[in-house]
Amino acid sequence: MDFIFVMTSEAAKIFVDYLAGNGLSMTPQRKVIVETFLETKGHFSAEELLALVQKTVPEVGQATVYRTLKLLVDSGLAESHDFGCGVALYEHSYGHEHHDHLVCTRCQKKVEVVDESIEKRQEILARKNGYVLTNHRMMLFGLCPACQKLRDKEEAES
Amino acid sequence: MDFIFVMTSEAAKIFVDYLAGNGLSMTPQRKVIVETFLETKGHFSAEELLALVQKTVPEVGQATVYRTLKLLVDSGLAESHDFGCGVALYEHSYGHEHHDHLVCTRCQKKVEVVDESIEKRQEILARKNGYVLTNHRMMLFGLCPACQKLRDKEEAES
DNA sequence: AATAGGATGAAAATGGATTTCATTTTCGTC
DNA sequence: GACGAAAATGAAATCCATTTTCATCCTATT
Ligand SMILES: [Zn+2]
Ligand SMILES: [Zn+2]
Ligand SMILES: [Zn+2]
Ligand SMILES: [Zn+2]
Repeated sequence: MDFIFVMTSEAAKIFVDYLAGNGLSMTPQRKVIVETFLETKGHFSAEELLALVQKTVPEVGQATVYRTLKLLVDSGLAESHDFGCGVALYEHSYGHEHHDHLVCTRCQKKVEVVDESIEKRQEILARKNGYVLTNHRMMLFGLCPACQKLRDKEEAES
Repeated sequence: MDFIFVMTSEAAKIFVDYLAGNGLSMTPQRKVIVETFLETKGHFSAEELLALVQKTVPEVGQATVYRTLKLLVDSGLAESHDFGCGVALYEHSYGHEHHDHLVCTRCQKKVEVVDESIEKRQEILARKNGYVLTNHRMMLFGLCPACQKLRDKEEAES
């Protein structure tokens, strides 16, 4: 493998700095994984990322993707979520404000949501119990508009 | 095994009704598992429940505990939570109002919390996006008072 | 180019949870 | 009370996402 290590985006720089700051080195595998990651949108699993990476460099191993995904999370570029579907899903966190998720229980469609007053109340709840809040997870589950229609149609038919 | 099927608590009745309503039968195993479950407090894993059950009836198998725990969840008596510790933890949900959790990231101490205004806002968030909210999960992570002290002490020492 | 510590991929291991399957139980029917 | 279909059980096997192992390869520094 013969790569030129040029990664110019802000996010890429953060990753490079993270590696340098932790005595880790940039490698062809890490480069292609991070580049591929940076091109993704939305929420995806490690397996999905692996498949994308292998379109470019088929010999990258899954263990390396898992390992690099961990580095991405630690460097603050990625965030991992458990939506209850059995696999961890990742998403960008650099340049993405904090948000929570509204998930359709039927088609898995996800909407990113934030409510400042909820965030404030969470702080208050924690403080009231003497805890120092470090982070939180909030996931709202329901039926998306499309799936509501589908369900209504199904009910009408039966 | 020779059991007398007397389960008098409200919760036990709900379970019995759930079984009847679904063409399932009460069995000695289900009985001891449910009784043991009803005696627990707080949050516990399937393995922990299995251990408790086996103190009374050693020959109960783990698969049966997993299976019965699922029935307990379906019947509305139990709730399962993923606190990120690698195993599902269960808790009573009959006679327990809905609540969310504030969890210490160091000692796992859990406080049950509710904030009506957060619950209302969640509804609004969902509706604003056209979703029909069915349920939600909210978990606040932080350091409990005791662990804050411990951490301060450690920092002073180093 | 020598070297030491990292990094990698294939394969094996892990571990919670689920499934399989041969054997029992349950429960309505005779 | 015995019968038989359907359900339930336990032990063991299996699943499956993720992690670990380990022999080999690469990177950065001299
Ligand atoms: Zn939030
Ligand atoms: Zn949907
Ligand atoms: Zn709530
Ligand atoms: Zn604590």
